[in-house]
Amino acid sequence: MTHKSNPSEIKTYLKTISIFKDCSDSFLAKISANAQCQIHKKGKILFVHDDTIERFYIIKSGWVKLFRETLDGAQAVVDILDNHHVLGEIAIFENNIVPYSAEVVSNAEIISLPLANLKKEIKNDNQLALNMLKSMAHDRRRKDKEIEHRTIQNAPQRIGCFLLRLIDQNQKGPVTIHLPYDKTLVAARLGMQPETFSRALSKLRDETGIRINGATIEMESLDQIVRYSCAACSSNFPCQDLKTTS
Amino acid sequence: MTHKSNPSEIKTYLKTISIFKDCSDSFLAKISANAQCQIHKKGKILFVHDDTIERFYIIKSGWVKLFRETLDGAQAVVDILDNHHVLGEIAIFENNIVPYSAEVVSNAEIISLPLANLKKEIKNDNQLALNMLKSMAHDRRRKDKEIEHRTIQNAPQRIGCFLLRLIDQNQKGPVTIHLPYDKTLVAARLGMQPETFSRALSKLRDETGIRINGATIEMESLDQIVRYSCAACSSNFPCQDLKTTS
DNA sequence: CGAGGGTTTGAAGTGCATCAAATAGTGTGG
DNA sequence: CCACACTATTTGATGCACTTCAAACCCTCG
Repeated sequence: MTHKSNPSEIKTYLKTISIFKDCSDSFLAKISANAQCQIHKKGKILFVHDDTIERFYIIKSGWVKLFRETLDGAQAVVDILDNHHVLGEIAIFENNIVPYSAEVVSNAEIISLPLANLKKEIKNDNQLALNMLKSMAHDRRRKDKEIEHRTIQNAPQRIGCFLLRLIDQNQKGPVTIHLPYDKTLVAARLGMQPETFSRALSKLRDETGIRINGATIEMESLDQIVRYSCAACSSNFPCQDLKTTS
Repeated sequence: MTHKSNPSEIKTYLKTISIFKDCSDSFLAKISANAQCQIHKKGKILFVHDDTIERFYIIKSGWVKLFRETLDGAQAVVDILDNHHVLGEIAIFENNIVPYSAEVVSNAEIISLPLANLKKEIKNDNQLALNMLKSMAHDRRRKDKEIEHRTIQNAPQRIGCFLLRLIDQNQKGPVTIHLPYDKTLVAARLGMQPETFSRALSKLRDETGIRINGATIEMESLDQIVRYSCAACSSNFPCQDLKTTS
């Protein structure tokens, strides 16, 4: 389902992506000319791990799940990304082979760009290489955090931590949160079963006094959750989520 | 305990480090001149997370544990590195603040180099930036694998997988493995308790017929372990460990 | 030889997974 | 706009994996 792919419009959007910050205009023009923008429905598989791909992707809207799975169907969610995030670009270091599968988990607008352009340009454009390096470093750090959380935090604490990272942590007073995607998916993202998620969320409610209504969660203040979740984390609150973007 | 720090000798060693491959000679000369090589004893803390550091490190021999810990002492091992690995360099993207603590876990010879040199040079030397980018990408991929393993594999399987990644996976026939460091540390590296490690290793023995003698492990062939451990992994054997180096 | 850390073993508890089934919620076609 | 089909979520019952606490054992090194 190809959408209008106006190069200049795409170019404008690309400029908002961290890895393209301050990149040469000629490169942005070139890559935009080769860009496609498509609208994908929930469930669409963009690629499967160990595929050879020719294009990488940038999310303009919606959510995409990155994952791997074993022969007998066990699945590990590597990441869940939203707009401004880039995926598949890592393949330029692996002979165009992607190390994870990507599935659209809510209707999404996604730009695709040729890997070849990127692969070539990082050798010429030091700014681009530095941007990618910085983004990659940031991302590696996020993974470290993820491993730490799964090691130290229990299920209710991980949920609390996840909720805190959805919001601006400097605000005072009451906060309302909307879960960004299905509870089942949040569960997978946090490395637990849906049933465990449901029970753990109830436990978090009992421990912290938050109010839960479907995908909406209200809290009087962040204090309770911070006390409950951040105790089992090596970072100090406010910890900010480390986003790939920014 | 400062050791002889012969710049030209250090320079030769630096050339074997992946991020310095094909870097400008003048840069290598400069950074070598500012290098120090020290011998550290087991237990030495190189830095603590959230410290501001001025130097990054390269391991010449021995092992270094990267970790974070919470106020009440819970610890998460981020990585355990040996020679040719670089640590602390990530701080150049975070205002010289390191995101993890580093502890020498076996007597080690470690080179330290000024962060400032590196920070400045990646802007001039595209090759250096690309090397770091590639290494960082590789590393991020390793973390993804780590998360996957902790999600999908149980304790005995994780140990089997760990053992396989210690060796050349293409060899046939009997293999003897020496654990590279304390069992307690292997346990922490794999995200489990020492007691669990001990029991899980016994279970792995019962399931695969390997022979265990202290830190030495013998196996008739890899097949048994592969069948047992790799079933719970999305990668195909041989999977190769993804090293920071190489 | 003795001290101390690393390792193993035992017993008991806890947290999460699993299996099963009920319930709520959502989108579809009539 | 309603009824049905299908999916997401919750709840219950049970089992297993890993942790925790405690104690014994073993190995190494001064």
